[in-house]
Amino acid sequence: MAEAAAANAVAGDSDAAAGDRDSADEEMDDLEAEGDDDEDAAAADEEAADEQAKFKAAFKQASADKKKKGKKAAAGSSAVEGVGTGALAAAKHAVGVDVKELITWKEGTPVPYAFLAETFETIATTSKRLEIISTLTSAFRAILAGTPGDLLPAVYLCTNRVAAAHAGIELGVGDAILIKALASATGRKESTIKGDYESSGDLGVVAASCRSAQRTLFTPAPLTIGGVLKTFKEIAKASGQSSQEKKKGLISKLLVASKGCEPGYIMRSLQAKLRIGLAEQSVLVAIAHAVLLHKEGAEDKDGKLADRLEQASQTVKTAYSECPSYDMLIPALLEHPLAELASHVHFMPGVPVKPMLAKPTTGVGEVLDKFTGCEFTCEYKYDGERVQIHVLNGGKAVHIYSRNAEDMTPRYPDILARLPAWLAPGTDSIVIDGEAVAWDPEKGKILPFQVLSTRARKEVALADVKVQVCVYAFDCLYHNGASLLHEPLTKRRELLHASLVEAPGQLAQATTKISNDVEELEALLNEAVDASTEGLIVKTLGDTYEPSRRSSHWLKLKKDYLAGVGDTFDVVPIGAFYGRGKRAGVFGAYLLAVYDDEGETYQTISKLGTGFSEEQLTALAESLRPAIIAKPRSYYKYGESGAPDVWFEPTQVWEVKAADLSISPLHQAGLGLVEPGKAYLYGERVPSGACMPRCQPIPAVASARATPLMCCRRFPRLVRVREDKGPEDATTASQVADMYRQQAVVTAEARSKAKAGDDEEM
DNA sequence: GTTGTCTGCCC
DNA sequence: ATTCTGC
DNA sequence: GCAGAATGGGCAGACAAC
Repeated sequence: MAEAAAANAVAGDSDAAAGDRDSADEEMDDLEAEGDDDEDAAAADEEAADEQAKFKAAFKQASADKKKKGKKAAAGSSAVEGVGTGALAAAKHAVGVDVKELITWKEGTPVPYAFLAETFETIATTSKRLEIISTLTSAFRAILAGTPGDLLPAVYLCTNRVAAAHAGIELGVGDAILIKALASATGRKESTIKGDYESSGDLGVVAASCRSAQRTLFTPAPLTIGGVLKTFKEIAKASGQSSQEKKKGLISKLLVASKGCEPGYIMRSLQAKLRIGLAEQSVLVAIAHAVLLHKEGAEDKDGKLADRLEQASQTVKTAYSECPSYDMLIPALLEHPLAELASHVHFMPGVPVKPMLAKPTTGVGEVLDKFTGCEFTCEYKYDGERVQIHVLNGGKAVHIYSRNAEDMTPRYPDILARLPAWLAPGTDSIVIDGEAVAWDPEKGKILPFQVLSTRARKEVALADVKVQVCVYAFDCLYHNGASLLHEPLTKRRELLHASLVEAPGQLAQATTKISNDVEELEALLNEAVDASTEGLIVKTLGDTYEPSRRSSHWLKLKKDYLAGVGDTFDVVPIGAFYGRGKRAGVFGAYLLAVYDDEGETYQTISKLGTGFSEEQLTALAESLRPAIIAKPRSYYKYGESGAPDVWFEPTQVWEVKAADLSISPLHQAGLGLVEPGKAYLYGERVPSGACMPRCQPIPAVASARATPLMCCRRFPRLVRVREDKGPEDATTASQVADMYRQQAVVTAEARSKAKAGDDEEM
């Protein structure tokens, strides 16, 4: 019944929804109550048990709940499919809905949070995107008709944000605080909650069951959308001493005031994972549809409503990717006609555009296939940090944004200082897309990503910059007052080259070559790798910049993508971590080890959480469960803080692919196999344990580490299970050490520096 | 002060 | 980052 | 092909605990 109420809340039966809410609470009383020490096990009410099953099923084990889901979906779904009619199908329900009937609150008053939570609950019952969008569209329309001022906070709650990415406002809330807050809100032990989290894989489910099992002494005032967002903002604002306590208190207060399905979504919102198949792109479409239908009514008078809906969602998506700020988007939509949106919300220096992304490819052949008949160009893919540099007033005002639109300006005082000198005469304003790469000024060489990552993140004085960077520019999005997003790459690149003056070791144009020959491309890929880059980005020359799209106009070609090429290791799973969300009930990740034949130990090398199909995930969990042991074997070498939830006997061997090896503070592969002095790229361990400077500047990679060399790997993923190998046939520690020594970039650096280090030590 | 844990954000 | 999956 | 949801290593910074 709870579910029916939730579904009806949006489907139009608002009275039923409101009326049933209390009884729904009661029915959910024994959700997961079994085994809880602080509650009597209520008599099993069959209906409630069914509800529980459905509720859990909606978030768990897709295979197990398919039947139920099918039934639920069938109850209220349009069966309309097909690409061309997508927009209309998505809005079909929304179109047929009498919005007035959805408004469960007094018009003009704050929208109850329950309205949004129930909308989420409805969305959670389906995986059909069109249905998700239509449900959300109806909810937004109701808000627009009832209390339009609440659309903005509702959108924030749907996208798990409190402010635009570039505003630098973070919640500062993670699982640990949430568990504490839930404990304090419900009077349960943290350990109980942790246990429930491990078994259900969802803090939202844990919160919902705790709260509904709780006898409430008085009825708190209902939460509102605006109120919840306001509290989220307060949580974000809290800083300084006892700020954690304050955050905990605020979350706890929200939980205490929440009922029904609210606590679950409060928890998930704070985790920034709604996990109902709804995220930014769908929210944008729903916004567009809701605004259109709100403004011009929901009747398809001319038979062209579908076109207009589709166009509206394109308009809104474009506006948002050019200017990713709901604070700007939503008011503009409310105040101006849709047709004028682009003139109010568009790319402008000072606000980061969503960067264009590249699509992975599996080889040169695929690249040539995709680009037959197009002119294209290859660029080195530098291994650093994406930077979008906004320059105004000839360099007097500069902002630097990350790939995810975070404001990184304080991190790069060196770029700010140097920038005016990079501007060619006549360049007043420009937006540069590029990669900031760690740079060794002595040797004039690129340094690995791990070095870059040691740079300070907060405001740093120019003189305190420890790691030099070189910016490799590869695109130009804005030039002297004009957006170039809609210009072809050829033109953007011409302007880029014309507007910047290279400065050795500080600013360079990305290396670019044009070729359409298989062998030449392969040679280029090798050159790129030899030049300390990750590979190539291949781009069509005639296409425009497509913010936020991983379009096939840019393809990335990395050595480790290539089938049969790149480093694969044969490793042994010696432990595992309980899965969360859709991986609840199986292991979500595994702890992997290599075999040290000298010491007859297993040394951890990395975790692994991707590359398996759902089927495989289930099968692996089944096959490894019998191998579970109570304690790690004495011959397992692992980092204490990386201990898994369960340990295994060494039984299987998996082939795992990864990008490269790095020095790890945690993992143990190759422990002691590379001499201490050679273990560090940029520092030298001395007997006292301090990390001595070797050259200036010195990023103290691994400075605080107790052990010489421990390797781990970037981007590990499963290739296959090796049925043909036993654990002792796994890759050995010494092989790992060899591979570490041979890594192109690192080797050169490590060898020369280590040699120098040896000399000095003597 | 130092150390350890948590979080966010790079990849 | 990589990968898988439903639509 | 898109959008969403699983998951990786590892760094600095902010706090809390010692």
